[in-house]
Amino acid sequence: MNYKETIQLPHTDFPMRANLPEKESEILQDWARIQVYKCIQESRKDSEPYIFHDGPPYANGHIHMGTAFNRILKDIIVKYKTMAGYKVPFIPGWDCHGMPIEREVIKELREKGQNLSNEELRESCKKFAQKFVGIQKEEFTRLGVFGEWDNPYITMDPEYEAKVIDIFRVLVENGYVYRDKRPVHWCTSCKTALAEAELEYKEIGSPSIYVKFKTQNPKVSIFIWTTTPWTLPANVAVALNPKLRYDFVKVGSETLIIASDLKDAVLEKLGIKDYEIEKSVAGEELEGMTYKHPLFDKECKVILSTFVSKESGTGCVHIAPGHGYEDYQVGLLYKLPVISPVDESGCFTDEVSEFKGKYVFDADKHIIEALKKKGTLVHNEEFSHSYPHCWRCKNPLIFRATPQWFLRIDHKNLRERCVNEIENVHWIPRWSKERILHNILDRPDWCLSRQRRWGIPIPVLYCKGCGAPVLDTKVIEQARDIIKKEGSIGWFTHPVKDFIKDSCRECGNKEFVKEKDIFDVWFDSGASWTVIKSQGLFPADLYCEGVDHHRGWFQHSFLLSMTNEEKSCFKSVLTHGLILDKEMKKMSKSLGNVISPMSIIEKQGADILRLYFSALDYTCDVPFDPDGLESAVTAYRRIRNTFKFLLGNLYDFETKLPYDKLLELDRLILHRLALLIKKVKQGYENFEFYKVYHSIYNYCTLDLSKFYLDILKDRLYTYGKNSPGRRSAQTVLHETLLALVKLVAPIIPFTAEEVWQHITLNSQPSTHNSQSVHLELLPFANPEWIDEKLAKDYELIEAVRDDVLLALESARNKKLIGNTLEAKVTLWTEDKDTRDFLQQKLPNLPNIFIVSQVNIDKVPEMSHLKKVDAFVDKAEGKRCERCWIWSKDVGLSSEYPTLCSKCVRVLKEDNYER
RNA sequence: GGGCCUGUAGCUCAGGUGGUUAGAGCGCACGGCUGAUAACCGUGAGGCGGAUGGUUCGAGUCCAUCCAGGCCCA
Repeated sequence: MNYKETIQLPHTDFPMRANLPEKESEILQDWARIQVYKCIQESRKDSEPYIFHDGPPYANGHIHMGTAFNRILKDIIVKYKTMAGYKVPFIPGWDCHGMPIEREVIKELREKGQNLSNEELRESCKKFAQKFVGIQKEEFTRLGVFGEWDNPYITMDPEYEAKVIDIFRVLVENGYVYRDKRPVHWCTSCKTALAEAELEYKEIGSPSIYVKFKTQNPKVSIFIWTTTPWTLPANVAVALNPKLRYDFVKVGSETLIIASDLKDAVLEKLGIKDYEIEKSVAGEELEGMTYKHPLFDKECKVILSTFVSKESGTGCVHIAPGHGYEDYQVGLLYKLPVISPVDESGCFTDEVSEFKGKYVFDADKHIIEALKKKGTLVHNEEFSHSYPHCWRCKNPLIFRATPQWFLRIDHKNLRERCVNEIENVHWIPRWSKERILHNILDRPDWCLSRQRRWGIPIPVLYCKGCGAPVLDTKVIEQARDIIKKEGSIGWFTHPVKDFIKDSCRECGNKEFVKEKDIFDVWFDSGASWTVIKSQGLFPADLYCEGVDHHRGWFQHSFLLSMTNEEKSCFKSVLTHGLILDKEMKKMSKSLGNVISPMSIIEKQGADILRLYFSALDYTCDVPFDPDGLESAVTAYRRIRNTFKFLLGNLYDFETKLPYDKLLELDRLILHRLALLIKKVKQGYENFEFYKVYHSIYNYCTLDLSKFYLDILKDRLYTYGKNSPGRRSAQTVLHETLLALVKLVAPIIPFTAEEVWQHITLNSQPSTHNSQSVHLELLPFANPEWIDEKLAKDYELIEAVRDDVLLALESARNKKLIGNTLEAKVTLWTEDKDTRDFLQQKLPNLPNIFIVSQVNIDKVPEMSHLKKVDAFVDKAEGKRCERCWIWSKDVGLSSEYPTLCSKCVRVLKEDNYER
């Protein structure tokens, strides 16, 4: 007889091979069919809400690894919080305005030779953004991310734009907004400002001049170096580095002040060999020293700044806040005037009568000439360096101060209030608080205006008569209402009279022009909390983005919330590091190290990528390593096979046994399961998903596969189908399965769902009948399962088991045994308590060691090192053909001569027809 | 140059308040099983703890400096 027919081998349709790319698509269809997100919201409609506000990704391309990572983290949180019983509405957003899209669109149109009007350009940008919102929506869905995909917030939607305008209205009402000059990159041929990303750097030759700025004592000069002589008319200060030393170098009858570290290089260039050093002082001692302006009759001061470098020049930097960003920054600290006597085509205005009308680059030689006349020019040569050019017309750019709109950070103690409010926010990880704090403390006023076209217009007007700006809430409200109906294009299409009825307060003129500038995109996205506010869900419980957002979205959202709501828009902020390549280098097209998340998903599946990400401690930057992805595949297989084994052995499970009827080993596993549940929940709660991953994975591998399940096979397969031993095991397998599938669901939602579907099909006694595992609550760590005494007993048993395994391995190497069931194990210890303990557990030990016999007796070789010695010998008796265990009672039954008495009894008492 | 962060086996992670030979899993090598089978089980080899100084009887764990890498700013 073939006794294989008489044992209960695992049986399940759950496939070993996942074939995730295909399976995940099927599950996505299932989810769409049952509208899983809606079902979840419906089932939680009376639950406590957890508001997780989504930071909008930029809609200008396919998602990259970083976006995928961010989305997956957020989704794990959404799914966890949902399963923890909260109502978690998740409204995804997209950031649609801004330079990158505008630039891309202009590039495309230029290639087609088209030159579009403002309206047409904006329409093209809108279509461009819409296209990628659609693409990204699909890609995010494919990752298994749940959310209101039908109802996202989009920063170019009219309603959203109106909200942004309204934020601005409140700022104006409260006096935060002012207008001032600030230097920007300016193209004199296109007559337009350019953004950082529009610059192209090229090598060009510039004049390199060394100039004496005479101090009160005409014999003593501060010695400066510049490559832009035309900026000298706008000079207002000289900056020294407070930490550098400065030498007073006497050359003939004159003295030059030069940084010690640069002195040799400078003097060599000038061919000066005879000199003496009169004295040497620290830069900070020279603060406030006055000097005579190089061209005009006025006095200026020496200031200090750490940006002054000792790498080039003289260590004395000519400062023109109207023509350089660093100059501007340091100028703000010293309250220096921003002088920029250059018009939009790059010609000097009548502020500098001497050079009026001259194009700045042409003016260089005239200025050099003027310096020569004054006798302050020391050296002039051609100098080749990298210089920014316009990406459109390829001409060199200048820095030019232009009027901009600002938000005053210190108005109404805003900065101070922010610093205080930071304390009331939970920053995860902790250092993230330090970072935002420094960013807020150090930041200059927020420049709100951009000289671009694709964005939300700044709703202010200018009087045609006197040029005075009209910053009026009535105008803004009017703009808001029109924009709410027609989108921000309304600002450009409506005539001015639709926005204002009054006449100019300054001059009485009745004609106005509209502002052309648009808002900084951080103003757009920083206003996004209005989306949750309008649904009565303010403030958010959580914001979660990459570290770079301490200067980006976190900060700008926070600022606007503090100005408009007087409190933070988030209760806690979770920061993650960035995804780098295997070598910890940034992924970039130029390095050719970019890996697309979608390529991984197509080949291996979203669950693999999700599992991989979950294993990383993302509080710092993390590498994306394709080899690491392979270990995620391995881990996935282990988890999957664990599920397959659990499902396979529950196909006929009907009756749960009560806890007190369970066998000892089974109760032990419930004890450990309770601990696992606690640990995993704690991991999720702290957003430490790598702890979740490691706990679950180790549980599957160590507690289940290598220990419990291996031991259980005998009981599951060979015991009577309805025997208490088998039902006890199944009861625990069932608990384990239900717990595991839920614990794992936030991380690998597709596989969990697949398992869930098989539970529904195969094991009736489960109490669930919900359509998706994601509707379930996380398992409960039943305190009844905790049994410390049992856990302690098994610590010892497992330690003995380790010794037994070593002895078995050694016997195997001696070819004494192959399968461990061929072994008889003899244990001995001199410790009587331990011996008594083992004696008491003896009936269970063969099973736990997966050997045929265990006895306690003196062993031939005593090690005296181990607490318990294990000795392996060939098992006694014969091998039972059914359960493969060796025993002396094989052959006692005439009916079943090749079976042991246990199997004989099983065959006689149980019915094996399937 | 400034602010913040990171650096334990090839990889992902453990290592309360400093204390005996630094732990897991994966990977690797070797072996077993053939009733989880493109699965499962066992054994083994891998770490000068980024570097150097210091505090201490004693440091991966505390301090300083440096090196490497990242983000943001300049």
